[in-house]
Amino acid sequence: MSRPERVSESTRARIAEAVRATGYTLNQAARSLRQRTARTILVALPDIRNPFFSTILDAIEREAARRGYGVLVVNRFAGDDCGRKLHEYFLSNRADGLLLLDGSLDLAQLLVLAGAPANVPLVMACEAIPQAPFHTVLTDNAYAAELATRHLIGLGHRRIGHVQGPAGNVLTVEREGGFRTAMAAAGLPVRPEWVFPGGFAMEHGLAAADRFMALAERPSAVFCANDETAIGLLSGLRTRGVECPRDVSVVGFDDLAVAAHIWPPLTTMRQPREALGRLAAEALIDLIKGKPRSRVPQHTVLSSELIVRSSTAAYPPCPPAPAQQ
Amino acid sequence: MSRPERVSESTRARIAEAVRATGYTLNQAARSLRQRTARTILVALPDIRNPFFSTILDAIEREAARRGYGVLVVNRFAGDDCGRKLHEYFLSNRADGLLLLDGSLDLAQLLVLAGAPANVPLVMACEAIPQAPFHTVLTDNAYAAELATRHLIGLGHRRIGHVQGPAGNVLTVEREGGFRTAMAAAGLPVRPEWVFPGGFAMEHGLAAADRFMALAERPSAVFCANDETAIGLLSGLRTRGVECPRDVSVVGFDDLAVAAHIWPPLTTMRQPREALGRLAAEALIDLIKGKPRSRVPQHTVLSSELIVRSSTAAYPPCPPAPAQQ
DNA sequence: GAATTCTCTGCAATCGATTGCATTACATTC
DNA sequence: GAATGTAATGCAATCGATTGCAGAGAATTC
Repeated sequence: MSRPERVSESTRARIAEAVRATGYTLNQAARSLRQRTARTILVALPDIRNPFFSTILDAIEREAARRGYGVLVVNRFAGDDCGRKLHEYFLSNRADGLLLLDGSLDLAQLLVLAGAPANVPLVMACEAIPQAPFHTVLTDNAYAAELATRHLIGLGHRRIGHVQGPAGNVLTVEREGGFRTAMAAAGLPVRPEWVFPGGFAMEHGLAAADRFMALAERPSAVFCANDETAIGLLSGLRTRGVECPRDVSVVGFDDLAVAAHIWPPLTTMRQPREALGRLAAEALIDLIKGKPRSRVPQHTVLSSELIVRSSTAAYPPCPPAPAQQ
Repeated sequence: MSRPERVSESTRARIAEAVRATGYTLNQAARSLRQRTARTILVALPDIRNPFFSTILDAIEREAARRGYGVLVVNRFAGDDCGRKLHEYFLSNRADGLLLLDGSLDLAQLLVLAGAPANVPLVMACEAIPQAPFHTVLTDNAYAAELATRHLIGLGHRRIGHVQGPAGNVLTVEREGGFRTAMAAAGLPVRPEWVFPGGFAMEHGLAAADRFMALAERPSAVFCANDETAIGLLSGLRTRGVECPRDVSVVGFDDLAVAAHIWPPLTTMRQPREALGRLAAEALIDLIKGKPRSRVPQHTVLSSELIVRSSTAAYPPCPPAPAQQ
């Protein structure tokens, strides 16, 4: 079954006929045992409930299915023994490669995983561990954050705040870095009290709204580490009478499906999530199949796109002069 | 390894020591081959990008992992050959059971799957095929829809519309049925033009907003088949100057995380998604393990809960009399 | 016609854990 | 001490597809 080109045309036809007649299907377990390959990839993600990840997973699953691979999912695998848990999947021959969407894992454990004797094909996507010798498929987080911030600066804002992502996360660092780069380039100060500690969930945006309200001098615009914090921030501010974009402009990050449909529609950096998932799956399967180009870690960087909607407006607000759409 | 109780205490210790010393791990492929069991379940879902499903998948994955099972995901498997595709997973011994979150599949194909010789353990969750002889874990869709509608009626609304789910979907039928039951019980007419064809995505809510605006006589409240359509509807109405809840009350269904954070916070029927996923995974694994209680199809029904937020208000609006919060 | 390729087929060994049976060791009872 | 029973262990067969090799048969060359 595995190499039909080895037998003659006629035999192949007879076999096909027999398969049809008897309803034969290949036993994947037996094949896995003999070939030492599972035709399955393992996708490890921090939180599948987050629409950001589930869209990526969707793309991964499609690409994998297209190439004949199944997708095993491990979700919210935190803790010390996550390395061991992942390990088991490979040493036990259940998966051929690992697609890692979480940059918060212990590098040492991963290196053990990727090194001999396990030698697990490994691709990191979305979040990467800096300097780690793995293939990566990422978006240009720092630059995208810079663009988002520049958009606000271009609108005339000078007091700009930032809601951070989760502490310790690579994306948090990169996005804040881009924010600060843009601010510095424009000669604008970043006041410490305008940088709100956060996370990637809506609650974190709500908490930031609390801090925002308590400020003596408030930013006129806020760049949020992702759409969820932006949504939480908007929600928290509105219940306290601060209207967007009248009183404050807000930029998110990700362009979740819902971003276009909340009020006001959210200006955000669109991340190419389908492409991210597809390319990551492609890279991993190439790596599994030992394609030569995949010997040396490759780093793919996709660019994000500024989507301007209604949550950002010029500052100071134009006086109601000649109505200019 | 599979039945340590068969050997003596001392041998067991010696083996444990050897395992530690040599770094032995069991080869799952070999075990699968011999035992004819994969310790893996297959979860088939219509669209993982939908946060509704991804939360359920999260719960499934947790429960499965707790019981030592891996989770294979198949997403967006539509089309004629979906039965065959699913089939392959089982005949090829890659999964021990099927958790089906999609009621739109062809029953005949599923019966073939669940019958001899494949005899696949199968549990349906979220959506079930009526009359199909499978275990099900569902929520009380019809009754929940009734409660949601009654809530609107209780607020004084008499002209109430409905945004449907996707055509042909069981949930669509049940939720619309509950809506009509409540309306009939209150002696209220359901005008055909107040029932908007829809789907489960935000675009469908937007489309419903178009139709809503075109009506000569508009409903004062709308019950939406899910939160996404409600969000789309709100968005579409607002851009056309119809404010919620001032001009129209809206109830959603599901209680997505975002429902509490949009504006206005959405009144909705909360579905116990974690419980749904957990119980479904439990039922399937029990079935796989052949627990006696699972011989006869069991039907678990979970109840939904009305979450009242700000998208619904009394009708007619109270005059700005003694300010009553 | 003999020698040499070449293609294809048949066959036994293999992957690694499990399984059931046969055997041994040990304890218990009379 | 013999007989019986129980617990533990050793061993070979097994799951089903793949793999490499030996050999048969056909085609080509000299």
